[in-house]
Amino acid sequence: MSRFGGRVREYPAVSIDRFDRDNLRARAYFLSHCHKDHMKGLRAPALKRRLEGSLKVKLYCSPVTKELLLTSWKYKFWEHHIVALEVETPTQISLVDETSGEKEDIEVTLLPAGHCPGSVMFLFEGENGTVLYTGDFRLAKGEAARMELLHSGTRVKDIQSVYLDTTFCDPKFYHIPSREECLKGILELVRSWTSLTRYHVVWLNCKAAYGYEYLFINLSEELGIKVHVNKLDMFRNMPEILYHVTTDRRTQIHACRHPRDDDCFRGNRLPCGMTCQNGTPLHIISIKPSTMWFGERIKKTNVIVRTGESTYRACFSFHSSYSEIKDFLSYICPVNVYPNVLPVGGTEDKVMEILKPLCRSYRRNLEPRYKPLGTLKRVHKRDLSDTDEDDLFDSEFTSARPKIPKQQREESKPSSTGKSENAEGNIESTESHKATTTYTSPNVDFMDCEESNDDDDDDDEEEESEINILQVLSPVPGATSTSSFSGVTSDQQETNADVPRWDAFFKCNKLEESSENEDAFPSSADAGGSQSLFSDSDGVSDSTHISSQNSSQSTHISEQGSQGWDSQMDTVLITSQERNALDFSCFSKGGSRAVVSVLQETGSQPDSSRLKPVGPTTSCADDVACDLKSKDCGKDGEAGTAGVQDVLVEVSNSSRTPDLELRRDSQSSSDFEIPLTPDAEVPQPDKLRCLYKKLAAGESILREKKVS
DNA sequence: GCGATCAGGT
DNA sequence: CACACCTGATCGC
Repeated sequence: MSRFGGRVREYPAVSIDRFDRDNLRARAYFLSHCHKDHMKGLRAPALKRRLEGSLKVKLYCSPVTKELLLTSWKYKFWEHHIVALEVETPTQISLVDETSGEKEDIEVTLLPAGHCPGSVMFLFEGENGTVLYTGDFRLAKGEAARMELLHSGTRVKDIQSVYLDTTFCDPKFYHIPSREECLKGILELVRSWTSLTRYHVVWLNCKAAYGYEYLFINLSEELGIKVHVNKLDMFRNMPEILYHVTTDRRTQIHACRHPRDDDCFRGNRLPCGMTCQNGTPLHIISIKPSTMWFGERIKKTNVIVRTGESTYRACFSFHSSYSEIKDFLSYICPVNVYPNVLPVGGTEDKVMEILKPLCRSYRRNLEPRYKPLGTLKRVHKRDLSDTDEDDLFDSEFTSARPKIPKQQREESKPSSTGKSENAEGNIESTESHKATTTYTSPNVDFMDCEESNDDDDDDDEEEESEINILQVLSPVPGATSTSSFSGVTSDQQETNADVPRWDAFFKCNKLEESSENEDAFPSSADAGGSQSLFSDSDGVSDSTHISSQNSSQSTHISEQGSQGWDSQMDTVLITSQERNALDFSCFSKGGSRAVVSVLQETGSQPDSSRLKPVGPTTSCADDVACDLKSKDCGKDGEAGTAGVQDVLVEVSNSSRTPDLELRRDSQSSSDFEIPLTPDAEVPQPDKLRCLYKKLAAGESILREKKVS
């Protein structure tokens, strides 16, 4: 929760995301997004009175935020005081003190924040320097680098202060699976269930808050099933959303809510009251979006966890992970940083300890660290501007950082993050991560990687010491940031290079996803891919892995064969768990553009596509589905449920408890991966030779690892 | 009666 | 473990 007081020290005449107390005197207001904890005081009588007595006081926000805000009658009184600013359009604003007539000009730019519909960051530029207020944000690694307006020319702007969303600024949140990975996990789960019969429905147990819309949109587009919601009038002017939600309860995906919706669900009733259709009882599963995080060294992305007979948790995060925050901040490299949020167990000091090293005002104090990786050192370009001599990190970090698209950033970025992260961050985070492990792992909902951490030292080392190399040589998992680095699929990256704008955001999302998906979907754009994944898992795996494998496959395997180390992990998982279930040829690569179109077509496909039998390995599910259709309803329920459990979640070995599953996963991902991997991919001699050559050149440890 | 705050819940 | 929100109790105006 934001504990930001509303004002930045550089421009105290404006108030952002807080509207009470001192903020009542602000000359201008800014709202980053429509979540209640950022709207404190926004409808208070005191502020209302202030508005009534003023012609000048305005509230600035994105068009979408304006729309959402004014949908609620409680905020209608703002109507004539809101100014919607287009995203990524610098705008001059005069801050006038109405009593003294004093005036100050400021330029503000809204940057997409990826947190919820309409969410933005505010970039203020004026006499007192450039200030970035992030609001709440979720940006993948490298996204800051793709924001044109954070740059001036080819360099990052000189930013004085960043007011930062530090919700997950704690090493224990090191990695949160990317939006795309999470989405795919959910998609496959929903697909596998809803394709059994039309009476198999999914309830998305979402909080009452904006931010799930892109999930609805993507599910609807992919599956051709609209999402039932309680209300949709706030989207009346947002066709991209509106089209995918419905108030018609006769749909297979629900995100409706009810004050006691958990009770409803327990009574096999949807929050909207539906229990059956055409006299046939519904078979309902619930999926609760939850934040799941992973330790720094394990990128295993088990994005779905089964928590009960028919309940699941799915990974979903509105906020950037620890590593994403650090990536973001180290790219911006402001003079100062101020946390907007205290992470739960954390203190301001602890957060600052993490953030300080990424800021200029503190970096000058750091000693250059010995780095065994020579290439990473050559960053020390002479900077052009503001830093002094001995400030060697400063310079490179701040000014010598080329803007990302197309250019090669390996010198600035990997080293900048690498140095501080490797030096301090990782070590410290390792420690605290361990500390948190004990309480995390017993918990059903969150995965922990400790066990494998402890065991597989080589992996640890690998990732820990070579995180820079990893970034240079291969795509970072779940991030679109690959575009930041030279030598990696720059082509396809350019398709991803768009900065996420809100209106484009959800679409973009999809595009990005598809380009990442290219491996996953081309030949199995219909239910086939997932179905075959789910079925036949001869008792080894659950849907969780399936989804994540699926996503990791698509996410990490790139044309260049430069898949990251983590995809390896996932590959291993698949191999060990579902070898015979999977036909990986269906993941073979395709051009990203092709995939985009496939996905788009899929989106518009009628229901029949998802009810169709989908291939040999799906026979189980299909049989179930067919059986269900032909049998009487009473039996249907049983058969359907049982069948799908087999298909989806057959966890076998009685290890139905999620945390047991987790443990086993960790094991399979660590202890046993080496033996298993060759099964999936036997290194070809010439490939090996090539790899060795690269190794000799000092650059390809990662690949070597990957292949081994 | 309203709002602010807190506790408790999802 | 979280978030963002809701409800209900309590207090103050």
